[in-house]
Amino acid sequence: MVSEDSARIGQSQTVRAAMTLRDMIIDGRLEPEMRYTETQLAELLSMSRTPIRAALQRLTDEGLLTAMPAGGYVIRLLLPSEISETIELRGVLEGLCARLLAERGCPGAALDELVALSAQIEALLADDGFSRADLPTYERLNGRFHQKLVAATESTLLIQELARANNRPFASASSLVGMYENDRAARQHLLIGQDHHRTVIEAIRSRQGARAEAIMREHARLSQRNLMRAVESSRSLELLRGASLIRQPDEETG
Amino acid sequence: MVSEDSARIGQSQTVRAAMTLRDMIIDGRLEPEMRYTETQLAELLSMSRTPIRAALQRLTDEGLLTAMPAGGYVIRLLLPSEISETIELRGVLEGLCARLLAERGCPGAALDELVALSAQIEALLADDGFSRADLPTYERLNGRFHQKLVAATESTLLIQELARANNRPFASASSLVGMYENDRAARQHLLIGQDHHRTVIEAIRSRQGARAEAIMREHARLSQRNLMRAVESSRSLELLRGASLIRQPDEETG
DNA sequence: CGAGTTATATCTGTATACACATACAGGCGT
DNA sequence: ACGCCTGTATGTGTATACAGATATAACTCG
Repeated sequence: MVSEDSARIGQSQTVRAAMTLRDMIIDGRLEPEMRYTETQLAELLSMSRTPIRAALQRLTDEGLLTAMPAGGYVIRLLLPSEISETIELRGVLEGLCARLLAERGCPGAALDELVALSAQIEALLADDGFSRADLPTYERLNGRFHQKLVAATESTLLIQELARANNRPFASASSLVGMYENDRAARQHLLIGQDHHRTVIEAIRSRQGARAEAIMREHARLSQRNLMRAVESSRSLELLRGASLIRQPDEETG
Repeated sequence: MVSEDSARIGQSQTVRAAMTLRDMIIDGRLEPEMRYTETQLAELLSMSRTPIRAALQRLTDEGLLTAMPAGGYVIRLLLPSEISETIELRGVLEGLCARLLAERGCPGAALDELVALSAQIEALLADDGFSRADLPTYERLNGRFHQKLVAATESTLLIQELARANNRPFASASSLVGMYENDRAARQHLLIGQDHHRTVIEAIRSRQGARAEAIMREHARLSQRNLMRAVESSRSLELLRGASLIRQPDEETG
């Protein structure tokens, strides 16, 4: 049951446990509705309970697990409405970042980097040969854009809170890329997102705080729409990492 | 909701450690700028490193401590600007709650409770005999109002995130009560806050999402103003719990 | 006298041991 | 037959032991 540990070497057991368990949960390799004890998981990952315990605490914090009162943990299934809220939360936080940057002024160097990333994304999408094969590149650039936007605030608080929010399943901007049914739909969607990137830079530069905030919120809602569409179509759902964590509202649960 | 030492008995060592350390840090019984090791703190609290370790992890999460790369923890001093951001974050999150309640509709029972709490606060402030002696009562009612507003969303995510945000020093609505220089100033301030309570209920009831959100944000900024005034007056600062955690911007730190 | 090196004292990360709480099952009494 | 009680097994919370890493300080050599 040892997974691709390649990216996990050199880290502490605790970090490795958290990463491995998170992946196992999101990939559906651990069953929802089932109760897992520290002891079980320690044996499963071949390490002692100490790092497992720390990892479980962390994953509970991230909302992936629920601690049972009698002991043990259960994988938390999310209603589509809960996922919406998660993405809404990210939008609100990124909106706060954008507004603060506009109101306080954004350091020139950071703004330049945002412009550069935006230009790279634009170039990628402008290419007529754009296809789903380019999605990983897009995902990387998009992720860096979002990260840079937050980092530009130079606020430890916001950087920390957004990192936490992004760890939640389906929250991060990158987690929803890759589930487009065809190249044209993908490009069309991403072009709209890129317009948000361009306009939020413009808003920040012009000190339009409310506008910058509104744009980042709407940007998150683009992800939201995208995801909700996927939830309703089992075909797209198969492409979505973490789909096993979604609980359909009508599903009866004990 | 017992917040005295009495709440500390019967709990696990881990919880006790977290509570005790948090209090010691906020009350200035542990020196900022000084490096504390797990071992030291374990001996200080007469328990083993295991629960201390978990507590330190938690307090680091709350932004009270910084983990040193070489090991050990240092109490994090906050610039006034960082405290502002903390309160702004709370305002943004509570604003999100209020907006969602307005947009989705707020359960009638919850709305009734908010109205009841608001009325109680109103009655307290309307009394001509109002004085600083009534502040603890106000603090209790105010805290319950805010908590109820969040709980009314029935969103695990928002409840969890706001609980975390409120744990940060100076963030919670209650942490800033009690530092008024005289009865009249206190009452005047609290009356404005109470107007926010009244109007946000009105906005939620009328499904005015943007208004509800704006009111809660402005409500948080009332705390912000209050705090900033205190930071500039050493007299009020003495009344502020956690004042030792504030770092003056001009202060040189080695 | 200064810089590099080594020895030492800590400290963290992890494993393990143990006690107490809790759930479950089987037996006993009614 | 059903319900209660008790014994057992399992799990968590905590303490402790231990190994590897790291800073510090002293010492040696140039």
